[in-house]
Amino acid sequence: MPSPRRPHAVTITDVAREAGVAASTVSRALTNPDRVNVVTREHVQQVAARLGYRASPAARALGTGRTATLALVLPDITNPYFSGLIRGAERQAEATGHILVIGDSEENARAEARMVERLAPGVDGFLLGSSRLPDARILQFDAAMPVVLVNRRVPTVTSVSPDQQGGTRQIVEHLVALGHRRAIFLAGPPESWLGRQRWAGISSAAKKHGLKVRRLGPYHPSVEGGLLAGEAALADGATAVIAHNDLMAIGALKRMKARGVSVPADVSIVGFDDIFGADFCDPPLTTLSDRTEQAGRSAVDLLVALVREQSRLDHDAPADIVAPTQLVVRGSTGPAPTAPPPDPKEGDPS
Amino acid sequence: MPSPRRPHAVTITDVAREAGVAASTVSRALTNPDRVNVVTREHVQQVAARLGYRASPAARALGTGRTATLALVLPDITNPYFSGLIRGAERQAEATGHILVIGDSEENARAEARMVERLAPGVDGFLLGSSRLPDARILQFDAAMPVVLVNRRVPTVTSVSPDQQGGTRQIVEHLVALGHRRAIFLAGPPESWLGRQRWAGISSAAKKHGLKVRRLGPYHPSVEGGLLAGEAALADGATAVIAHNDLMAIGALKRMKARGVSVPADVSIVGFDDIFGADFCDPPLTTLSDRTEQAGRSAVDLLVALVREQSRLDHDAPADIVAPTQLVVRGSTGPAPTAPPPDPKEGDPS
DNA sequence: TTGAAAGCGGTACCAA
DNA sequence: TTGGTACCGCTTTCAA
Repeated sequence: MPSPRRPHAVTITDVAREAGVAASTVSRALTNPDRVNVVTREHVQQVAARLGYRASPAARALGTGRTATLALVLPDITNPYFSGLIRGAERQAEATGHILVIGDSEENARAEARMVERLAPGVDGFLLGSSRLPDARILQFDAAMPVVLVNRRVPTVTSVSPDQQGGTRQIVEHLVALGHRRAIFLAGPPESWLGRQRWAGISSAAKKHGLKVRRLGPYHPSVEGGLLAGEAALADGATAVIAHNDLMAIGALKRMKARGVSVPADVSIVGFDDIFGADFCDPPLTTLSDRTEQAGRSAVDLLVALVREQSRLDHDAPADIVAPTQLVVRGSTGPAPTAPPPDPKEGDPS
Repeated sequence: MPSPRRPHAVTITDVAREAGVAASTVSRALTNPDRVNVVTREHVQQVAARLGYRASPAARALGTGRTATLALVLPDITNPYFSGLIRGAERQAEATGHILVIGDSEENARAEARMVERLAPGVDGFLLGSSRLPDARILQFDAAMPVVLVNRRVPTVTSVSPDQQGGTRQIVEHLVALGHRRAIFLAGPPESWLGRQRWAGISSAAKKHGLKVRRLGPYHPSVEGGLLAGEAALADGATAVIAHNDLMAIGALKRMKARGVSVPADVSIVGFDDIFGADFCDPPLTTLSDRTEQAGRSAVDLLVALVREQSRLDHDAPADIVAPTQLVVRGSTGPAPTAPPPDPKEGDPS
């Protein structure tokens, strides 16, 4: 009667027996090829290949303390903005011989912390994308294990983030050049560092250019949140709306359309992220673009370096990559109307 | 001089010492609580909690042969169609105490097979989404380990797939009701089982309703592929276009617009999947919708059951869930024009 | 350059 | 109900 245990297919011992050498020699031949005689090495490698030997990651991890696994935790896996990040991270993880596990925190700091703690024993390090955690918690995690932040900066923690200062300046200058004098910023979650950067950058650039900007929110950073936010923006009467992200911008756009407000004739709308769909919504969205796939790759490289450093003892100064951003001007922004936008029509806001 | 090895934080032995019991008792108290005296159990659990004990997944996996990890392999992580699947799978994996690792095969059967082989030693089973592998290879994998297919059916292999027969019938009836007599099907990759089902369903329903359908392709199942496909469709002169998926449908839509062909006045377009963006492109897309998040959840449940069965010895008959689909009618379909569509304008097809 | 043996942190069996 | 112990598969000393 067979045991319920699923045995690891071909073990190092099988290879050793078949090759007529000790298990330790097989181990060396496969992972430290230069510490083994050429003839032995090739013989062992051949036997291993013939038997279809695959090392057991669990056994290796138990021995070395390394799992060759990286975790990527995000607030919302389904936000298309993160697709590029996921793909970039996955590709680079594969390229560096790592496995990528993924976690969704559902925009929730508690859930994010739980996720990190749950995953921690099984991974070598964390990629925290758009983390909703407070700085203190991040510093705590960073002290305990390798962490790379994406879309967030915390002093002393390695990170990759898009240049929001330059980006928001581009947005403000674009709107000012079109003659806008008053704008609305539709805020996302207060826990969003990127959101806070965006508001700070916009406020400061706006002051410099004499643009008045009011902030509304917070709203959920989704199309649904944008629907609500769009309603509020209409009530305010500004001629330009800057949304926390494209999801919200698209929601606002929908609401404007439902209300009979013309974009960009009556109101201009700007988003952030240049997500899938931003170029084919109606009108196409003017938005601040960044290279998320590249960010994912860089972040993995940094994380892998951190994991390596951890085992040596020379720690480099933490890296902070600030990636360039670019304003993509499309149809949702236009010259400011000379008269204030019309009152929204009565009717079901769907 | 400290060793380069990162030691597992708090081990079962630490807890045992602190609690004044044997390691095996700690193990039981934590994983088989009913096989331990209430007092001992609670004492141990308390000590474990106080010390912040977390079991080492590697050690557990080595002992039990179970990793509590599931793999999800997809042809294209960035296709928004898969977002729901990823989220559903991730949530249900978490709910059942599993970790989800993710792999992208980039629409490539070889890469998919490599990915499965690479991941296999570290996971308990596979979720293969829209697999591009030949049946034989899938059967081979299925014989070696627990596998659940999503968006694919292969005899004897457990699967979850959307009802394409009913779905394609809905599409054809919709077009026929609008007066269309000739349609084009823009095919995706020949490796796509879903694509083959779609073509089969459409052909058969079309025959029944006297609709003539020609198939063009294959095309890459992306917006870029749709751009090309749209061009070819224009040359054909049919009044309705059914695209392999929404990505292609959106590409075709873009091309029509660039060519000055009006949708749906001149040509109607139908897609599959109802992805993010299908409701706000211009015009919004008529498309066949399925519940991907639910599919992800069901698939994980089935996989977890398979993993459990594997260690018992009673294998149930493989389950085949066929999930309902629903045609969402939006602005991209309309009455067939009485005259054939105008010749496309000359000009740069961008 | 190679082999033998001692862990790594759990689980599970066998006795007590 | 508990403790002792033999693994699980691989890496890594330490000797030979």
